[in-house]
Amino acid sequence: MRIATWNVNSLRVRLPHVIDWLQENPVDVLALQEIKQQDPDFPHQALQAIGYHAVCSGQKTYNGVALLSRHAINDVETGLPEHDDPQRRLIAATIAGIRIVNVYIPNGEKPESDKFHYKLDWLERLRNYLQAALQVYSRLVIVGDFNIAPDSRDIHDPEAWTNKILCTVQEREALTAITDCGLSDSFRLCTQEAGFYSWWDYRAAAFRRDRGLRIDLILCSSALKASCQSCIIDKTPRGWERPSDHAPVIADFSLTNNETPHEIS
DNA sequence: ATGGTCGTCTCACGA
Repeated sequence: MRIATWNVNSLRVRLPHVIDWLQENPVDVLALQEIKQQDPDFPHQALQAIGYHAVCSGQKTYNGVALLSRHAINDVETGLPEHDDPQRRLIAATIAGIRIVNVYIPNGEKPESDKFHYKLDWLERLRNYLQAALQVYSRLVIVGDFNIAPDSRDIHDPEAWTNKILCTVQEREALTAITDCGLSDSFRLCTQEAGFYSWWDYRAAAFRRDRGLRIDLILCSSALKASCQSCIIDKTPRGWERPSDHAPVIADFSLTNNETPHEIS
C-alpha cells in the first residue's frame, strides 16, 4: 500500500504533472494540497481515465485538498469539527482499511502575524481531532503539507532559519504534541540522515542550490509503524518545466495478502 | 538588508 502526498500549487496548472507522475508512480493513494480550484472544476474524468477515484474539498484561488485513490474511498469527512472556517484544509477518508487524513496546515506567514496564531490554533484543533480519531481508527495515516520542519536535519541552513516561520519552537511543539498522540514520522522511521527536502522556494534558484526544507510529512499510527517499508521524497517533478514548489513524498506500508485491496476496474 | 518567483477573476496578496 503506497501512499503519497504532494502540494501541487494549483491543480489546474499541474494536472499534466500529476498525471505523468502517477503513470510513472502508480501509488494506491495520492493526497493533494493547494489545488486552488472549486469542486465543480475538479478533473474527475482525466483522473478516472488513469484509474483514480477522487474526493475533494476545494475553494477558489486558495487552499483546497483532495484524495486520489485506486481503491474505494469511504466515510469521507472534510474540515475540522466545530470549526467554522471557509479555508479548505482537511479531507479524510477510509481507504483499504486505513484512515487517511490529508491536511494543508496553515503557513503562518511570520511569528508576529495573526496568521501565526491561526496556524497554532489550527494545530491545536488538529491534535484534538487526531486524538479522537485514533480511538476509532487504529490504522491511521496523516499526510500533507505541514508547513513545519521537524528539526535541524530538515533545513538546508538551520542557523539562517532559526525562529523563522516553519521552524519556530512553537510550531515544533505543536507538531510534537501531535506525534505524542502516537504518530510517527515515516521518513524518520527509515533514515536519520540530514539533507532531504520536500520544498524549495521558487526564488533565488533554491532548488538548483538544494536550499530546501522538509515540511511535507507522512505520519503513521503505532499499528502501522512496523509495516512501513520505505518513505522517500521524489525530487524528479520539482525539476520539470513549470513545477510545483513541492516534491511528492511516498510511503510504502506492507499489508498482508488478505488486507491487500483490489484495484478498481 | 532586500529581493528574488510563482499562482491567483493579476498592479495585490499569499506562499
